[in-house]
Amino acid sequence: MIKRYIRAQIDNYLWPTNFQVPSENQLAQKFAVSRMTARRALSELTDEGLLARTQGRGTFVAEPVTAGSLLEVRNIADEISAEGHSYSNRILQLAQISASAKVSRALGLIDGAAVYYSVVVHLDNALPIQWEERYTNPALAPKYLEQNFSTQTPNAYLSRVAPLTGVETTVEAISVGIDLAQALEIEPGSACLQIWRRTISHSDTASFARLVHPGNRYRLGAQLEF
Amino acid sequence: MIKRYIRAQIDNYLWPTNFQVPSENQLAQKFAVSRMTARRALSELTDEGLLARTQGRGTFVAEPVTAGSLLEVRNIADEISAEGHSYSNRILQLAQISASAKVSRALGLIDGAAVYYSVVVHLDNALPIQWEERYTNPALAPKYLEQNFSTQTPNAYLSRVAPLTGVETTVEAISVGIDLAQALEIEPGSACLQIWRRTISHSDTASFARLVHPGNRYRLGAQLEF
DNA sequence: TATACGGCCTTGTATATACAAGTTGGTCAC
DNA sequence: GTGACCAACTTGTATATACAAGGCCGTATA
Repeated sequence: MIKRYIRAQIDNYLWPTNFQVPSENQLAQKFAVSRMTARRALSELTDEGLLARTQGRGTFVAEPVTAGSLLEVRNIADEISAEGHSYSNRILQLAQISASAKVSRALGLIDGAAVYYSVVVHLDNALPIQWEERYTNPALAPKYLEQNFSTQTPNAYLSRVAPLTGVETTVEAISVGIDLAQALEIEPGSACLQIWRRTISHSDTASFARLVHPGNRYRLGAQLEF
Repeated sequence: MIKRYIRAQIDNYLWPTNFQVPSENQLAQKFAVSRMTARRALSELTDEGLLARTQGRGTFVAEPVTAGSLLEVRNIADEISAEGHSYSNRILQLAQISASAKVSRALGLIDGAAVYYSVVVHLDNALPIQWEERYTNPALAPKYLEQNFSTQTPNAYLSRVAPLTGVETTVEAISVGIDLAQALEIEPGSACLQIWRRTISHSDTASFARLVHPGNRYRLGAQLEF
């Protein structure tokens, strides 16, 4: 409830960037809940990157992430539409399977828990542009997705998954600048670099890093598997 | 305290995979804290992927992530040492700067907050293999790092950052399998694919996905910037 | 004018308590 | 034997309360 309220205020531009959000006590009183409940709502929105808080000062609306940001989970359907192209998709597979160790760990489930597994190809002007394999926690799955899995009639696969939040690191091929090329001892503009963006959250430390690899010198050990 | 205890039990193989961790009430009694405090410790370890919990059943030790996993935050120094190579690094820059919008958002700080900024090149047998730009929340910085920034004598840059946890998505160049190549309409073994691994956490949904792009058809809009 | 202090606000942390929701396993009646 | 039911556990959620820690600002004092 509180989260939806705050989201609406921000989405409707009523609370601009750096706007000071009502304090925990004020929100608690306004919504007739305890301060700890209001606090948890603010904390979750902070974890999502919507708010930022400082002890002693208050809670503020965080800087919005611009399109193409590497922290934002990108919605390919929106991006394709935004460029004026036609978006479509092909559902290759829908199944309810028991999660492997890595998947269950990623979703916070115990090993072997039942999860939704889907394989979808996204098309940009009828040209395949993205292959998506997704494992979804059934307890947290959107309703339309649940219907798809129960009826096995995947007519309406939606790429959009509500307000998308999460942490994502990405890769891109860039032309190398001088300083970076010197540091890595490579020819400017030659190598295909791997760039990772990483957010570490831990009770003992928190950092946000960018890592660049010369593609020909570094290779992940894992092959195409989760 | 509780977290350290559980970590130790798991690290020393006293609690194997799928071992049922003591319940919240038992931990609270053992450490003479309230149940909510014990619960918070368990929740944080669950968020880190160390534990998995199910309502009504209990809390269990999660499947360990193998080396090279794409969810584990990789420590390049360990990987180089593990291969028998010599690891070293060059510190190019150490500074305390005010965070940009994206950085502050990633770290949960307000815009313009002071953060540590470091640029380090990691070397494998004296050959540069990784360029690292890192923004660190000062309030959560390790002590050795804090000393580096205060004294400006960066003699001991440690690549290791305590037990590394976090979410990371990675990229790799792979040879394309038949089914994936058919789906994307590309020649097997030809294209350099971009592979993203993504964990979405949100109060309304949670999923773990793998996304594969043909490198020549998809390009991130953002250039080399945070 | 400049500084120090204190009051008042904020977020951060911990506690005790209560009940809801889900799983497990035993007991009892049939 | 089999099914229904219940008690005893687990985690999930919410509340009220208390105090610590840090920022802000006005006031008193030198």
